[in-house]
Amino acid sequence: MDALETRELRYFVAVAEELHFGRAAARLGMAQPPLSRAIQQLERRLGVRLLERDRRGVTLTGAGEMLLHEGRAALDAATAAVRRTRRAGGADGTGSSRNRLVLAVKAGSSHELLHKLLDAYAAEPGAAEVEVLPSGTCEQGEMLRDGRADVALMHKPFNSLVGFDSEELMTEGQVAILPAGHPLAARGSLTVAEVTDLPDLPLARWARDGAYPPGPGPEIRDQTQLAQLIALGRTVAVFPESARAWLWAEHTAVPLTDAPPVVTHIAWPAHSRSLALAALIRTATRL
Amino acid sequence: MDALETRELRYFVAVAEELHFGRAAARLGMAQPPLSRAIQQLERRLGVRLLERDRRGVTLTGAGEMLLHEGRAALDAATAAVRRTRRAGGADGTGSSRNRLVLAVKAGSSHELLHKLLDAYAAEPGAAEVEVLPSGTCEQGEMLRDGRADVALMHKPFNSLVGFDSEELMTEGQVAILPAGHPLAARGSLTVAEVTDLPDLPLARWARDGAYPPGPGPEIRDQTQLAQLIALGRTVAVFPESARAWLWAEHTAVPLTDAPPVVTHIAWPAHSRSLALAALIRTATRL
DNA sequence: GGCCTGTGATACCCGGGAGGTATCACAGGC
DNA sequence: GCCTGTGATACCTCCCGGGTATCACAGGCC
Repeated sequence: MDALETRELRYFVAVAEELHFGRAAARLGMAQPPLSRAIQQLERRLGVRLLERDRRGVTLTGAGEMLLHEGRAALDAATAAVRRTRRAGGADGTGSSRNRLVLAVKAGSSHELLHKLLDAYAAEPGAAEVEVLPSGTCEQGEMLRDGRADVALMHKPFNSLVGFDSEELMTEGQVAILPAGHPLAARGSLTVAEVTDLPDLPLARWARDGAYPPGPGPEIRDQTQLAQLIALGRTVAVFPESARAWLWAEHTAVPLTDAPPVVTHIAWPAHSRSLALAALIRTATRL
Repeated sequence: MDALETRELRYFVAVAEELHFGRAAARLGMAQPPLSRAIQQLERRLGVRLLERDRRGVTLTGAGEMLLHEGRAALDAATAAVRRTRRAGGADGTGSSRNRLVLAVKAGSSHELLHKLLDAYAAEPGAAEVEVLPSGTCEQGEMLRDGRADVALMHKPFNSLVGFDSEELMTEGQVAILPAGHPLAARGSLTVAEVTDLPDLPLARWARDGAYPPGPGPEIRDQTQLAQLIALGRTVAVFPESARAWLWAEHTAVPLTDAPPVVTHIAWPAHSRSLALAALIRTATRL
């Protein structure tokens, strides 16, 4: 009736993402015929057509789109269950500690707040061990969803807080980071418009979901790359004020008057019921 | 490695809830030995002890508690995927309509707001068909989680909005509903303390999660029962103001000055991405 | 037209594992 | 002592998940 094993979900999601049975089968490490059969069985059991097989490839039906979305969420929930259970049992390879929290933090974001938080929490009686997990750009939500992390520091408006509970920790303005010798570096403040359309300094572009937004600027993958390009006078970037902490001598940070403020939140899966997590959140909100 | 089929989750949740292999097996419609074996395999694969088998029954370890929580969430997500996919494909038994929303509403709550909402939405161009699903007391969250509903009207502080996105629709005070002849019925307003400790009129008790809170008052299961008992002068109840709509001639509603206000929200699973749902929410917030 | 290519579907086979039955091992209660 | 009720073990059966070989068909070539 309403079974639906995660195996079937994995299969369907693979096919729906590849829109190609052969490639999906390869990705799953299996042969194509059993995959075709599994999807057919799934459609029969749901009583719904999920894929439109045109002889030239495959397309999703409306129901297929729905199952792709909901199925991903269900798969994330299942892998999260595994990860968190292993962690709760101390079987994550390290072998011992029973009480541990994994905190996802965007690599390279403000160390000051993080330090204060970790120190304050460590001073609490009975504090759990906190593992800091560096995450890629805007990857924290995914990590919370699939259980790689228990709690995260997220930055509005860059991260979406949809589906999580959160508390505000800090608000800061944004600054333009320019080469020290650039004419605008002498200014006391700038506007967003002034730094986006510089003919000599195209704005750096960060990858979002693996793809780069279009534009003339260089494609950036990590902060060191970016820092170097700015120092070389090849690009300019916009960051929250706390980025001043990692600036080089060749950089100058100039406040932007009209950039949206960046709000740092501590966020966690809404259904969490962990005492250690609650204590960490309490500590964080008191900072 | 990180598989974990929903079958295994169902098995574990059954055992964890029953704390008894035999009963869990009966509930699952299978024999006890394969269930024992499945749980052992699960523990081996996770590398974690989930249950402490004392010869007199079974208890959960910390990891077991975690898996119970997270596993329930994952199972809900999986059944929600099935339900929503069937609905999107029009295979929910009715057979045809492709675009449908299920709105969970606490049985007997304000019809006025609901009517306005449904009428306004039906007038929208391209509105989906809205099925109104009456839900038990405080059951709406569960229905959103397991996919029986797509959207719900929920009432703070009775319903927990944890894990959902929501918009406020309406705030109202609460009233005490008394037998018309009661001395307090003549008063213009009352306090909570005045109606909770009436020696002649014990406060009615509603079931929460199938269990009744302790107290002297009668145990109530539905609103008609309650209305009758109030009319007979046997009990008193506290309701949002909109309950006036279903009062009988033998009832009197008196405002409570210090009861917390009740806020009606429209709530939906945070990850929803349905156009029909978005339109309904937009309509609701414009009311 | 004949042929090759690439798609998903079908036919058939095999082995692992999910599930059943029978039984054991052990702790309490009378 | 025995009986009861617990979960674990042993062993068997058979289903079904997965593999290989092949088909059916649509297009693109020359």
